[in-house]
Amino acid sequence: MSNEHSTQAATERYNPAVIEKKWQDRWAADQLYRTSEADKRPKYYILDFYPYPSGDGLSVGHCRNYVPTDVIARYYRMRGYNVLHPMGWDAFGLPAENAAIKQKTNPALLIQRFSANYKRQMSLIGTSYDWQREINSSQPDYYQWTQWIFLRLYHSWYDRRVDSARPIGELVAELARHGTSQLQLPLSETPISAADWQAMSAQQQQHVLGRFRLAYRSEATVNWDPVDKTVIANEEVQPDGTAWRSGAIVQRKVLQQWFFRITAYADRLHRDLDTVDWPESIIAMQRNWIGRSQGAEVIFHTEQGSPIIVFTTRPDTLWGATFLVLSPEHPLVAEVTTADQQAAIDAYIAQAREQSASTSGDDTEEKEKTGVYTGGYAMNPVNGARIPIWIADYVLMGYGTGAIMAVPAHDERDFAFALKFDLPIIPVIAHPNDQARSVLSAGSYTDGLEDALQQAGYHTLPQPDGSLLVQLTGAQANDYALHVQPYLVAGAWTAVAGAGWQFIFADAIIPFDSVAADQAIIQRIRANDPHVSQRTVMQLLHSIPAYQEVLYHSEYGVPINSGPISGLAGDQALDRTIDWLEQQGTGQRRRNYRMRDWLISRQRYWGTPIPICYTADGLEIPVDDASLPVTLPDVEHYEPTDTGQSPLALIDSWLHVTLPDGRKVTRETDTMGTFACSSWYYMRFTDPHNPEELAVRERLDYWLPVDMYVGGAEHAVMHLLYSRFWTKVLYDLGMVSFIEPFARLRNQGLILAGDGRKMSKSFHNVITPDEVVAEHGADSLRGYECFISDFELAVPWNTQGVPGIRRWLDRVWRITLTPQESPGQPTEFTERQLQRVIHQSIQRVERDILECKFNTMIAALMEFTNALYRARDAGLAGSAVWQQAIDVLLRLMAPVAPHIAEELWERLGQPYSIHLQPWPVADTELAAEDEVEVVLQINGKVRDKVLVAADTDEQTLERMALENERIREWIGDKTIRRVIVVPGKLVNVVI
RNA sequence: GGGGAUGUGGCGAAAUGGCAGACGCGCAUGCCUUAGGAGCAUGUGCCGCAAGGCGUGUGGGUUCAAGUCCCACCAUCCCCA
Repeated sequence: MSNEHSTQAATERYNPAVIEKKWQDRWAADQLYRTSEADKRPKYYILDFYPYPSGDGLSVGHCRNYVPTDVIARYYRMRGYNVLHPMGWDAFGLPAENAAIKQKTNPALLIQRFSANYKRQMSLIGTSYDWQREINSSQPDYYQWTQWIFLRLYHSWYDRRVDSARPIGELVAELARHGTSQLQLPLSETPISAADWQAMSAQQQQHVLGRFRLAYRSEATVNWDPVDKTVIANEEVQPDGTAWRSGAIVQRKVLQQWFFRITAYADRLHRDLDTVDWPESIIAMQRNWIGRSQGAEVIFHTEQGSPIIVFTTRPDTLWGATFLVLSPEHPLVAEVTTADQQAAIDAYIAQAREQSASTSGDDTEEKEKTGVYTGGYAMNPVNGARIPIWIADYVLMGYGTGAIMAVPAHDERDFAFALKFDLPIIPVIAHPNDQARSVLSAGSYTDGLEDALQQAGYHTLPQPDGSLLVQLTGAQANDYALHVQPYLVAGAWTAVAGAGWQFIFADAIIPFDSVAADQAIIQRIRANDPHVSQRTVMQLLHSIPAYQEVLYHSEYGVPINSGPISGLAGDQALDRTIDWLEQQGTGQRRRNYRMRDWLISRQRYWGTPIPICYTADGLEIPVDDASLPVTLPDVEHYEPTDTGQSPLALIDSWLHVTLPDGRKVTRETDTMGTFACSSWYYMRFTDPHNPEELAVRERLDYWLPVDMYVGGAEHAVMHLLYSRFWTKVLYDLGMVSFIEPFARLRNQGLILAGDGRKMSKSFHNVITPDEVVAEHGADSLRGYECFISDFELAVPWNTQGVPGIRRWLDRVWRITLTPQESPGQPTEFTERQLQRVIHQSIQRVERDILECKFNTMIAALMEFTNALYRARDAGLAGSAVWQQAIDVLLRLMAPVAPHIAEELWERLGQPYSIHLQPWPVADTELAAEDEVEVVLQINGKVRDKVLVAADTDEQTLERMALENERIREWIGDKTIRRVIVVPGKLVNVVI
């Protein structure tokens, strides 16, 4: 080329394909990113959610996770930290197994192939993982420890008295001496005496221990996925009743299943969220999922004398409990059912059983309430009232205690149920706003009432049907009644509803405050008017539209009609009632949780085998630690069976085992769901190939907890909750010394395709890193992944964006190697200014990395580059400050654009490698501005700007503003009311 | 129904209560070049010739000053029922 200069090398164009390959090979050969073991440096553990490797490979969307974490890892290395930044594979599970069945290939081989491709792509984009620490959750040297942790759970129970897991042997010893008497069991759990325990068979004892173990087997109605032919967890069932993975309509089946007792940790899982730096939305979702509610267990007794335990979050409403509802499966149903109700009850139970077996997905909200009266009664412990006992399928046996007290005046479902079945509804909590209504139907009063009420200050609203609606407060109810009564015609009535509840007749005023009053009022009205068919006061009021919206509320408030607690402040009422119940021995304080235990069994081949065997007479025999791992047999077929059994059940040679003592046992054939594998993998990275133990304690103590954990928000509940649970168990058992695994968590936003849809093979809109790297290089891809948007926001990929980053890198290349070429127009730019840009850039880039503001980090680097061009045009190229500026720019760029930074670093003659250089340190004084532009405002609107020394004081600024010509024009002859001065920012003159 | 997130130019977006639109994309004009998917320069929220006015989903409020704080609402998305 004619215009090529003699310095051939210097004018060479930026060619990412050549330099990226070159440096990646060199770094790999030098093991530049190999993490050393614990040393004296401070550590930083930065972890990505480990991926399930799919056959489709990575898209640019996945890179939104891996690039920013790589930037952070590289930044902390330059800061002198010992950085752990590993990668591994979530390799068990249905997708691999289904692909294996389809392709008739061993899933292990598929995972090997897919993960090799992931690794290739990750290397292609320049990530700095320490591949020496790669792990694969489907290999025996990994899942041996998954099984080992399972056994720790199996051998442990949760002791509420000390809020910790303990060895199950200690519980056995206690049961033999004291039974459950000292365990502080909830009232609803059946107690066992020491004598009971000692008299039990081994099978019965096993059953009792199953109520306490952290890993236990239990018969359960489970969600059966008919496509994947396996049980799935509640969390994996979507609201519409379809399966999370397969999309099939989930069926119910009753099977023996393994569970982890995560509910024992509900309170700690809830409480310890206070100690982590996580997105608020994730914390909210976890709290929501755990669903902690405070309340009490209350004992009602049947007329036969048996206790019915209910859990309620609103013991302050006990005086309004006008009936009980039992689940159809509740054990006391038989006892309380009277002979004449027996047939109806039997029919209802049969129907309910049939429904729950066939129902797919619960749309309980949508369904009409059904229920049947048992004929029996219970005593309300607070007031001795005799209240009817019903059964209904909206009360579930598996949730809470299988029985509820119904407070129809303050619970929506109970209200609907009571209206439908003629049950009394008595308000017991005053409405917080005290708003009441009264309706006078046409013809029920004589002329002059409306005027009289208006004169007395009441707000009256004539209704289209000729009736009169009066709005008042509960406090006015008595006064109102006295005004109305003289105008009522004989036999007519009106009510005050919503607050100040009462009924007004021409010859009586009856407060609506009890079941007795309810009956007295309705009978009186029915006696006067044979057309009234309603059986309760609330039904009657509900039939009048103007009353409907004030009849029911579920707010906290001051109790009314509630004996000793009437009139107390709402929050006191709750505590006082529970105290009272505890004194009377008719209840106790308790927390309840919506979260269920974690169902772990999967009837599939491709998972961690559950290390349990069974004797012929049904005893569980846990596998010895020394016999781990229980490995998956090599098989030809892994298709699931149609019977609900794992395919492992068909492999006789694997299934049958002879114990050292000669007993013949069979293996558990279910495998664990993959959330077990992912609940502890972050620990294994600290010591990934240790054959002797999960990890050496010193390494766990040095590296953990994870300092920064990054992945998609779709794992907000399950994975994170399960990991936290396992961490707490291992903490209780003294194996780790931290209570939360992930100190800081961030979710990267989703990258959508250019068409705004999800990137998906089926939409043919996937963009791969391979194609972007081939066209523009890895550094451009990395830069755009950072620059595309705020890290946590979802955003569509814009194919125009990468060339923009490419242009920036080109500009860096040219200004570094050939600053003398093709200068622009000369400008003013001093060495001092350049120095300031250097130090401000260090501050900005560093702050942005720490706050995960990767988009503005790139903007800062671009501005730094643009400043260099101005400095060049001002003749600064080659000066000492210039050299320093280039040096700092390359260091600041090294985390995001490691290849070009390394190449330019080498071409400048600097020692290998830039990634081993220290991060530059900002000098606050050099970063400080000495002149600032101060804005002059009139009434908050900018009217002029002046350049002043940065430290100009308030008085001077005010004087300058008031002397400013344009400001004086704006002031004119108006009076200055106030002058606000913010030094370094503005002067606002208020006129 | 409950909980959460998000609403700012043509687009992605910046912005401790203190100049709204940094940085980039796109676009426009010009320069350079045999050439351009290269580079350089200038411009680019809206109305207006200008002075100036208007402008961060909508409506209120607090404040000398609001994208930012408070209240109510609307829209979109996510989670839970």
